[in-house]
Amino acid sequence: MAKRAAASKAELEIARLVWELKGATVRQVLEALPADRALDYKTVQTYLRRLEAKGYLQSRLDGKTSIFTPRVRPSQVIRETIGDLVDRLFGGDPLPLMEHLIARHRLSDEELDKLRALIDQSEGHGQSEGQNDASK
Amino acid sequence: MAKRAAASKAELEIARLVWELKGATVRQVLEALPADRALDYKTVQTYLRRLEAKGYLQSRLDGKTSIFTPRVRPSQVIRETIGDLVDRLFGGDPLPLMEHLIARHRLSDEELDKLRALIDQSEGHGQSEGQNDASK
DNA sequence: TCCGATGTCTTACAGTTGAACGACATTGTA
DNA sequence: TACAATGTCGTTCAACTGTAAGACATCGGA
Repeated sequence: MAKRAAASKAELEIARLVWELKGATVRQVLEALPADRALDYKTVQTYLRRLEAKGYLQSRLDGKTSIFTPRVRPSQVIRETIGDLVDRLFGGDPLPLMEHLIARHRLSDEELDKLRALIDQSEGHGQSEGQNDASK
Repeated sequence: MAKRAAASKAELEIARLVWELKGATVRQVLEALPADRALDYKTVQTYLRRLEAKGYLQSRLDGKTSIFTPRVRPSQVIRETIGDLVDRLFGGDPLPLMEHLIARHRLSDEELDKLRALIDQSEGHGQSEGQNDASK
């Protein structure tokens, strides 16, 4: 698979919103930004354009306005990004990262249950299931 | 707390080794690099110096050779780095990241057990107590 | 004694990032 | 109708990144 250039932090942030919105205009992304993250319209536009150039998004013109839609699956990008981070920051071992996450963010009991379920589910693993991941 | 400039990916990778070695010379870091990660001595030196300039490390001269030692705790840096990532890539919700980690990296049964233990342990803390945060 | 290895400190240098500006077209509305 | 909004496309621009090269000092051998 053609290796696209890595997206920068700010770009990823924007890409996530496009995924979440399942496609969006500059303005929609701008409005979806968290309140404490004020970016200029033009700036968002720039990031979207760069993401397109890097192959993460594609755009089509709807009337006079561009609509950007995902071109790679978020799970894919997440995998690459996290993989790289785990390598660099933990020497490749994901466990300390999980420990950190569990210890640092206090999760609700509900979330903890959900996690347990995921773990149990993973136990059966073999490796038969897995890459089918239909959704994000 | 004086906000130090963020360390780049390559810098973090180097910083991790210094933490692991509990202080190191350029050469020691160089040798601790994974085999498939060939960097020049000078390059490693540059990263170490930059890390020092950014406040992550400090160095002292032992004879003619510099020894770099940590100046901030890894947990601190990890927290900041992961926090930022979770924000940008998951809108602040850590759960999807954990799901990803559990699903993507197949963990041994042992590791899964360890995770369960961590979760159980985390259950005690509702959110009654304020943030203690022993290590910071 | 002279050399290569090992270090230090400076400097380089193109590519990427973060953040936006300017010029120009279109359009709904005062 | 003329203007403020809203868009597009191209440009900008300094700082940061990745990766190292140069100049020079020193030290343990052949």
